[in-house]
Amino acid sequence: MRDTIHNAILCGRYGPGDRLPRDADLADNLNCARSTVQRAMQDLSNSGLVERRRKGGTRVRSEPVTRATLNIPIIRREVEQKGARYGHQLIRRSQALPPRKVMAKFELSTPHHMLQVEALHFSNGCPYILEDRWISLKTVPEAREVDFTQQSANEWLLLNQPYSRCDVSLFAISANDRFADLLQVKIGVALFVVERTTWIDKAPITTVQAIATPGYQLLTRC
Amino acid sequence: MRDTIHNAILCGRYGPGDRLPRDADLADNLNCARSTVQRAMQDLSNSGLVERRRKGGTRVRSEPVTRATLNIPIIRREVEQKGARYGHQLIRRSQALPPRKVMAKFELSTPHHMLQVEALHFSNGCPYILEDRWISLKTVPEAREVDFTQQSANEWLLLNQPYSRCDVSLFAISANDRFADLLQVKIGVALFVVERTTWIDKAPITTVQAIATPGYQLLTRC
DNA sequence: TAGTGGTCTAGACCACCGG
DNA sequence: CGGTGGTCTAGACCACTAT
Repeated sequence: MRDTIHNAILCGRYGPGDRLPRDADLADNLNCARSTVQRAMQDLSNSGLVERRRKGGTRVRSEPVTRATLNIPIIRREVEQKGARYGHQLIRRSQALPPRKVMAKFELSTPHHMLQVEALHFSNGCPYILEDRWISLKTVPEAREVDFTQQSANEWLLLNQPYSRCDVSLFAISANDRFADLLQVKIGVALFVVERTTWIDKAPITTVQAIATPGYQLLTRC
Repeated sequence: MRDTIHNAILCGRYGPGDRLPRDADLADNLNCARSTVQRAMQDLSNSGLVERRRKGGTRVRSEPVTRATLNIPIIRREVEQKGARYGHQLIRRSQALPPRKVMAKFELSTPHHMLQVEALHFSNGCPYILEDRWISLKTVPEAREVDFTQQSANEWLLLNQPYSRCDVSLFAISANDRFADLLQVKIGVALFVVERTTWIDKAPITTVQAIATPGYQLLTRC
């Protein structure tokens, strides 16, 4: 039934901006319950095809968007899944008040102590991803007791700390001296960067820059 | 109620791999209808926190994934939304059999004629994104009649051609001579690339490399 | 095959927001 | 204010799959 409704809309030749019938009418026409239409429309709304507003009704989006879903896995798993040998090395683990840049990412106004952790992930012994992370000790005091030499912060957090909000930013940068040195590439080489910040109920958990060596690709399918 | 359930699970201290009670039991404990639990769990499943299987029950994912939803808009809209002036220039429009690389992206074994379209998108007169695209004339014969000088292929396709599958790949490259020249940047500069391939029912529609000028960021929130 | 989630129904009430 | 979508209920039946 849900698929019937999806097809009815997709092939119904509604143009961008057109208003669809109200759920109740669609339910009548298609001979099904309103809650069924509601579910189907909710799906279409989630996938970005349609926009719904109380009283305003349901409209076909006039500005279609491509919604791609990224899977950002535990780095160790990612490496091992490719059949490579995973390694990881802690570069720094220190406690400090975060710089303004980190505060901004967390949308915080009053600073508190955080843990800064830098680490290198290896694939078959070669540098793979450089991770520069800040962890809020107010939200995750348990992190104080973990040394992150055996298990990476990436893995420990993903396995132990649920989150309710996550911002991601993707971009490219040229390798500076430090990145070039750590990742064993030439200065100026193009590097792919994933920046991720997570919260649990508005409380900041962690923000991380993951800088990948050349050749890294992030894939999705939808 | 749905939020109550979400919180109950998030704070319920279930570890990765743990099995949750069946929907029916949760409904009893939380004093609500099973369909309410079902909806809440469906959400958690969609967001990647939990895995559900008939007869197998609901488990907290042992390999948690960060699901980030990218919005890939029409480039003109993106530029205009920033308050900038949009421009666009067709660089090439030719018909040919696609190279192996393009065939591979489409997962095709037998070649057929396609349209190759290259174009530059401008923001306030400055190069913004370089687009290198192949369009299947078998699937989209209408493209033969469009010259893409007034409306970019990016916009024409998004507005006219629905798709049912979309692969996206994200990575960084260093500007070669040609990219540097077209985008007016120095050779070797880091460029952010979005590669997108779309199908309608297994029939290839288009594959495109969108190469962005330095400073470009792709953002998500979930 | 039995236990679990997936979908649907028919109805109710609520929350938002446009005219 | 009234019309629309958002959420919930209590129940039914179906579809998958682990045991």
